[in-house]
Amino acid sequence: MKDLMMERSIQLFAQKGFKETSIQDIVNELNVTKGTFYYYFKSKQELLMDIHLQYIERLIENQEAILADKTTSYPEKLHSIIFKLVHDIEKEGLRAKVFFREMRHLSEEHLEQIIPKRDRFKENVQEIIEKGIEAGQFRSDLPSDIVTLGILGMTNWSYFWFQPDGEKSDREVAAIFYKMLMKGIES
Amino acid sequence: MKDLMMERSIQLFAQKGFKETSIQDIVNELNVTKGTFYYYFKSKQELLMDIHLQYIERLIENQEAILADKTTSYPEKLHSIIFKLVHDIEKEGLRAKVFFREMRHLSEEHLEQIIPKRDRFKENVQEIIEKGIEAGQFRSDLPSDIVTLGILGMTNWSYFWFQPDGEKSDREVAAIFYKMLMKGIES
Amino acid sequence: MKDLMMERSIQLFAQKGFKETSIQDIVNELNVTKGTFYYYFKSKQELLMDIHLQYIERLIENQEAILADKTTSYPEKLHSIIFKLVHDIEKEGLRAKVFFREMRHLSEEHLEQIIPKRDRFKENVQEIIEKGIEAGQFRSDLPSDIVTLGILGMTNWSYFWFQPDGEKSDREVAAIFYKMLMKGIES
Amino acid sequence: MKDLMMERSIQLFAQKGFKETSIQDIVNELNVTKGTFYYYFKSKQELLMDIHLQYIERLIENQEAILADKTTSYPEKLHSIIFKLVHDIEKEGLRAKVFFREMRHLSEEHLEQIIPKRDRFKENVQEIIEKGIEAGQFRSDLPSDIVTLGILGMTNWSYFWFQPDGEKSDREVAAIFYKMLMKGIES
DNA sequence: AATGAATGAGACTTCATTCAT
DNA sequence: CATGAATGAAGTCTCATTCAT
Repeated sequence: MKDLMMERSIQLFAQKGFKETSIQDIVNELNVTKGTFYYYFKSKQELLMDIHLQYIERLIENQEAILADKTTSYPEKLHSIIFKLVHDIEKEGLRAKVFFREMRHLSEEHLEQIIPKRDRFKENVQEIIEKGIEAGQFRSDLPSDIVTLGILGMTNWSYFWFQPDGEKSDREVAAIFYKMLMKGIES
Repeated sequence: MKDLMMERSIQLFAQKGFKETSIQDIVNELNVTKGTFYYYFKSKQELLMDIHLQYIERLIENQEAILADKTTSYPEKLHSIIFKLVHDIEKEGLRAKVFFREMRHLSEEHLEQIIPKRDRFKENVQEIIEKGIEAGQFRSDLPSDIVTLGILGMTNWSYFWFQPDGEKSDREVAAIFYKMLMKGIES
Repeated sequence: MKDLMMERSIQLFAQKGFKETSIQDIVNELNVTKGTFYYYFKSKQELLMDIHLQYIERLIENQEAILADKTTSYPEKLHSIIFKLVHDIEKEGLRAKVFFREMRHLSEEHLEQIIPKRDRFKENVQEIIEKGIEAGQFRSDLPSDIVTLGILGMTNWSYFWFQPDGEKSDREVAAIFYKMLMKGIES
Repeated sequence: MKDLMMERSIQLFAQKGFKETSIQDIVNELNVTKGTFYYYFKSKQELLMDIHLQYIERLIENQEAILADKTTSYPEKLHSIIFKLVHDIEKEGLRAKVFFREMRHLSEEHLEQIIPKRDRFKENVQEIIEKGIEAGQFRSDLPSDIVTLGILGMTNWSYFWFQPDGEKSDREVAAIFYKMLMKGIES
C-alpha cells in the first residue's frame, strides 16, 4: 500500500505539481480515505522526501556501476551516462520530473539529506570528465565543472521536451548528444 | 505601482514559487493592501501572464536583432545568443527562472498566447543552425532540431546553478559552452 | 446623469439582483468611474431607496386617479386596476420587479418611508372591494382583506411569468383575471 | 449534521436571503467551523440546490397523490391543492420562501434539474383545470393556462403576507380563496 | 463634476492534519 | 489498518466606500 501510494503520488505530482496535488487527490486514486494516508506517512512532505530518496539513490547506484566498470573507456562511460539519463524518461520520467521540479518543497532538514546525494551525482559525472582528461581522452583546456554542467543541462533539459513516442528514440537522441559533445558541431 | 508590483512579484515567485507566494506576501512588500493588488490585476494568474509576456517578448526582440545582423556569421550569431542567454541571468535571471518554472500555472487560454512565442524562440535558434549548415559553417550530419534542443538545454539549465557572483563570469561560461559546442570535448 | 444612473441600475438590479450588481457594473454601463456614482448618491442603498420611492409614488398616484373617477363603478375600477398592474410590466416591469424583490435590502429607516406607502397601495384596492360591497356590487360574505390579497397575488405574481411578447396581451390577461374574479370558474 | 445544516440554512436564507447569509453565519449557528460545512457540501450553491430539490420533490409527490385520488372531483382536488399550498407555510413556509426567492442563485446546470420539476408542478394544477373543464365542472370559456397562473399567484403570493399566528387560519384562507375562485366575487 | 488610486472588511473555498472509534 | 468527522489557518477575490486632486 505504501509503495502503491508513492507510485500514484509520483504520477499526480508529475502531472499537476506537488502543491497542486492534495492528499485527497492521492487517496481518491486508491479508494481509501485520508486517515489511511497518515497511517503510512507522517506528512505530505515526508512522502515527497521518500520519493526523492528512492529516485536519487537508484540513480547514483546505477551511475556508480558505470563508473566502476573497468572494461570501458571514459568516453564510453560518458556515452552510457548520457544514454541512461535520456533513457530514464521512458521508465522513470515522472520520477525525474518530480525530482527536479519539486525539490524546493522539502524543508531544510530534508534537503540536508538530498543535496549531498544530488551533488555526488554531479561529481560522478565530473569525475569521468577529469579522469578522461588525465587519460588524454578529453581535451584539457576546458574547466571540468562547467563542462559537466553543460552536459547535465543538455540531458536534463530533455525532460521538458522528450516524447517517448516521438520521432527520435532515446538511443538516437543520446547518440546525437554524444557526437555533439565529442566532436562539436563545426564542420 | 503596477510595474513595481511586477518587479517584486518576480522576486518572490523566483524565490518561493508562484503557488507559494500569496497576494498578501506581495502587497506586504509594498506596504499596500490586497485591494490595491486587485485594482491593478484582475487575478494572480493575470500577473503571472504579464510577467511571462514581458519576458518572452523582450527575449525574442533581442534574439531577432542578432539574427538580422548582416555583419556576423552563423557561428558568431550562435555565440551571441549563448552569451545573451547566460548573461541574462545577471540582469533578468529571476524573470527567466519564473518563466521556465511557473509556466504550468497559466490556464489554457493564457498558454495559447505564450506557447507560440516560446516556440518561435526555439525556432529562431534552429534557424541559425540550419542556415549555418547550408552555409557550410556547421556540420550537416546532425539533425538541427535535436542539436537546437541540446544547446538550449545547456544554456537554460544554467538558470539552476549559475551564480552571478560565482567563480566564472557569464562571458567565460558562454565562451566555454561555445567551444564545447563548436569543437567538442574530445582531445 | 442621476436619472440615467437610476434607469440603468433598475435594469441591472432587475436582471441580476441588488446584491449581485456592483457599483462598478453600474458605472461601467455609463462609462464613468465610481467616484461619479458617489457624487450623485450617498450610498448604494440610497439609490435603491430612490428607485423604490419613485416607483411606489407613481403607482399610488395612478391608483388614486382611478379611485377618484366618479364616472366608474367599483367593478370597473377593479378592472382598471388589474389591467394597470398587468400592463405596467411592459412599461415598468423592471421597476416592479426591483420593487417587490429587493425591498429587503433597505434599512429600517428607509423602510419606514416605504412601507406605509406600500400598505396604502393595498388599502386602496381593499377600499374598492369594501365600497363595492357596500354598494351591493360585490358579494358580502367574503372578508375584504383576504380577497384583496388574493387579487394582488394573482396580478403581482404575473411579474414572474408574464412575457410582454408572449401569446396573450396584457389586455387579454387582465380580462381573464377579471372574469375569474367576478364570476368564478365554476361552470 | 447534514440535515441539521440544511434546516438552519433554510431559516437563515428565509430570514436574510441567500447572498446575505454567509457560511460563517451558518456554522456559527451550529458551533462548528467552516471546514465542517465543506465536508458536507461541495459549495454554498450545492446546499441551495439540495434545499430546492428536497422541497420541490416533496411538493410534487404530495400533489400527485391528490391528483391520483379517484374518490374526489376536480373542484375538490383544486381545493385540496390550494389548502395544501397555504397550509405549507405553517410547516414548510421557510422552505417555500427560499424556493421562490432564491432560485436565481442556482447556476445553469443546477437550474436544468429544478426547472422541469417546477414546470411539472404547474402542469399538474393545469391538468386539474383542464380535466375539470372536460368533466363539465369548470367553465370552458377561460384559457386553462392563464387561469392556472392566476390561481398559483393567489396562493404563492401568500408567502409574502401570511402569518401562521394571524387572524385567519390556513384553512380559512384556503376556503376563501376557493370560494373566490369558484363562484367569483360578484354579488 | 469627475477621476483614479487605495482601503479594509468580509466573502467563498481549500487543505494538511488530528483523533476517537 | 482504516474510517470519517472535524478543525483552523491560509488563500484568492469582491466590493462599497473614501479622498486628494
